[in-house]
Amino acid sequence: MKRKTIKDIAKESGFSLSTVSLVLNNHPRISQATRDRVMAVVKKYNFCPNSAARGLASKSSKTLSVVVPNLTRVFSDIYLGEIISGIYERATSQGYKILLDIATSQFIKSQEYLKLLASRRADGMLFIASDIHADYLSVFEDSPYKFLLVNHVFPGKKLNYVSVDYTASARTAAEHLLGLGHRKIGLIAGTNTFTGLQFRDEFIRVCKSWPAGSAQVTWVDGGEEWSQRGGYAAAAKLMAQTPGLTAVMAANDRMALGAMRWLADNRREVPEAVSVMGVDDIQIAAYVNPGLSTIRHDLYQVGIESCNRILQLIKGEITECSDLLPTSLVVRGSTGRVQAS
Amino acid sequence: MKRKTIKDIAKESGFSLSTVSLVLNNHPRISQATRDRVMAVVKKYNFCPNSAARGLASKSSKTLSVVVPNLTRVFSDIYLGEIISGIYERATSQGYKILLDIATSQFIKSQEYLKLLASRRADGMLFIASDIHADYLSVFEDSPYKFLLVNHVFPGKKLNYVSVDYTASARTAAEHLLGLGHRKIGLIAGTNTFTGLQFRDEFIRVCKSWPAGSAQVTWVDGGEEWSQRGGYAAAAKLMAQTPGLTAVMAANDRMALGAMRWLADNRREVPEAVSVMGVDDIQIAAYVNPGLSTIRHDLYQVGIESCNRILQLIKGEITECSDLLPTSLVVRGSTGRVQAS
DNA sequence: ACCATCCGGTAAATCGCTCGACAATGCAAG
DNA sequence: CTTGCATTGTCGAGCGATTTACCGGATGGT
Repeated sequence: MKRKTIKDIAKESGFSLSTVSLVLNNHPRISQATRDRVMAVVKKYNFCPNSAARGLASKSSKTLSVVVPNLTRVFSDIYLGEIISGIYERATSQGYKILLDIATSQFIKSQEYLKLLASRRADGMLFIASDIHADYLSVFEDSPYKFLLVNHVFPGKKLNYVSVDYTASARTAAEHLLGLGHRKIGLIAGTNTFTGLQFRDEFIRVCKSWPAGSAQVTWVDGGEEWSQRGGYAAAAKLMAQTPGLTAVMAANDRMALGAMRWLADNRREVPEAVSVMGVDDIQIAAYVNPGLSTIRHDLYQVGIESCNRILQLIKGEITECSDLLPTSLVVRGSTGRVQAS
Repeated sequence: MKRKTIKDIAKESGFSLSTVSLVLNNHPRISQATRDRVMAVVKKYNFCPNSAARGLASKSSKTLSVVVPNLTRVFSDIYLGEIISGIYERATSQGYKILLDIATSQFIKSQEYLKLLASRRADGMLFIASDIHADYLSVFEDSPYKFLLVNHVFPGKKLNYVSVDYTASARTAAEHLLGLGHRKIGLIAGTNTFTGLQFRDEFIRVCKSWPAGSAQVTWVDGGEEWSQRGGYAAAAKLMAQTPGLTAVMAANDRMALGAMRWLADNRREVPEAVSVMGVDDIQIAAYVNPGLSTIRHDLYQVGIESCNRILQLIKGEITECSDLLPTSLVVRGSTGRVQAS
């Protein structure tokens, strides 16, 4: 039995091809009576319009490309999970599907990111994978392609983005620690993204220029993957090279958790001896002991908002986008007032 | 500037439309000289054929649908991560793209799983999300649609699958524990999938019929999400209701880790007082202390193999598929010979 | 009774590419 | 000098929808 086409539906329902098409697209032009009679036939055969034909005629694939970083354990990353969930939920509700890609070297080298849009396989691209080396993204400056960086920015390039405000986060975090009296602070930074660099620089700036007395900040790199293991190693390094630290600030919760682990393994009480603070507010942050003070980043919301924006770009409702989403301070047990020594 | 089409390339290169098409598809019909001249023009304009048109004419979308379960933290699941990575790697190397979907109730209710294939948006579907309630999958029995269960089976339904051999795993695990002398074993089972049920039943069967003396098995459900938390609670329940257990077998590593955590929190030495064993061999299993004995499931390989199979189904090289992949025993520190008491 | 408006539906021109059937060309064999 | 057969390239008929311009008839104001 051959697959039914819109033509078969037209014939059987006694209406024209165009009428069926209009019904299928909920065009107001068609009366309810006609609509019902057509839909009856559609139901009867469980007809489903061919998406390639649709895409060809309408010049839109109703598909969004989502590109995630090529981390060894990408999908085990709750950070990405939240964003993708947000994107998925929004995209689906608007009738869009998601084409998944991983930014492997092959993906970059073969310019898949471009071909995906050039071939119209996707109407727009949500890029979660950028780092400071993603220079090839320049092709999207002033291009007709709909492109959006998700939770990243690219200073110096004219690229659309939706991101959490890392600069504001840094400020909030610094102010929290400074307010507790800390003046010797270790920073575990992420340096392979621009947002990570912004965070580091702003954190240091605020510490240096604190009215009640500037603080000394020593920073180390927490590693490419911003992982717990990286945080553990970074904490070790930090404590060794800078005696007298009273607080450790990590650029994300996973590294902060790693740092806390090191402190526990080496018998430094948190927060009595050392305060620890993270960024993101991942679920587990509330469950460790003591609870991890952190800056809440609503990544699900970043996903939602990113999707909203790319959809607006596609529809032409906006032509550019540079959103910074707010963050908030979450105080738990891991940070405390500096002890008089 | 209008987007270039194959026609423009034909005009500029001086060849016919069909020739360009054949070149683009690497058809042997075309000589190298012609090929080169056409490709020069293609390169010049960075031309990329419209995929909708291509799909319409060729009746193939070169796209695979991957459906993942609707867990609260789907993407934080390393289990899925491995499988998806395997699928992605294979699919990409064969020129296929991946369309991601989550098996939400909305997805099920609206029959998206069917529409995806009926509309030819995807050439085939890899379903990682099935549980014992996925009765709606019956539509794929004897249907023309290319459908494959990934790491699941559906006894009683004629559905293609590629899965690890859970029955063999259960046997191997049981034999390991029985061989160490355990005769009172607690089992933390997963009961919302058929593979989970198979594992439980085979494990119990082997224990009961062990030649050297049958063992007593008490089992509890580890919860819908097979999580660490579920394992923790299950261990508590198990130890409370069955005194004298010398071993705890969990249907996956995450639950085993949860059980180990409970045992540590309650001062039972592993493996001296209680042996613990898991299934999967997730990365962290090697890093906990003591290392977790487990049955190795190569999920990345499951992804690779699943993708190979669905591609063969699509090409018509095979018409059905029921692969069971081998597993292997990994002995670490968490299991030991039962102590004389 | 007349013309302007609406309303609901239709005809037909695309959309950009694939692929099977056919044509042209060259060359060895009869 | 035909004929036969590769070898290469071209024609053109779809593929299955969308969408714009058009059309016939009912409505309604004067």
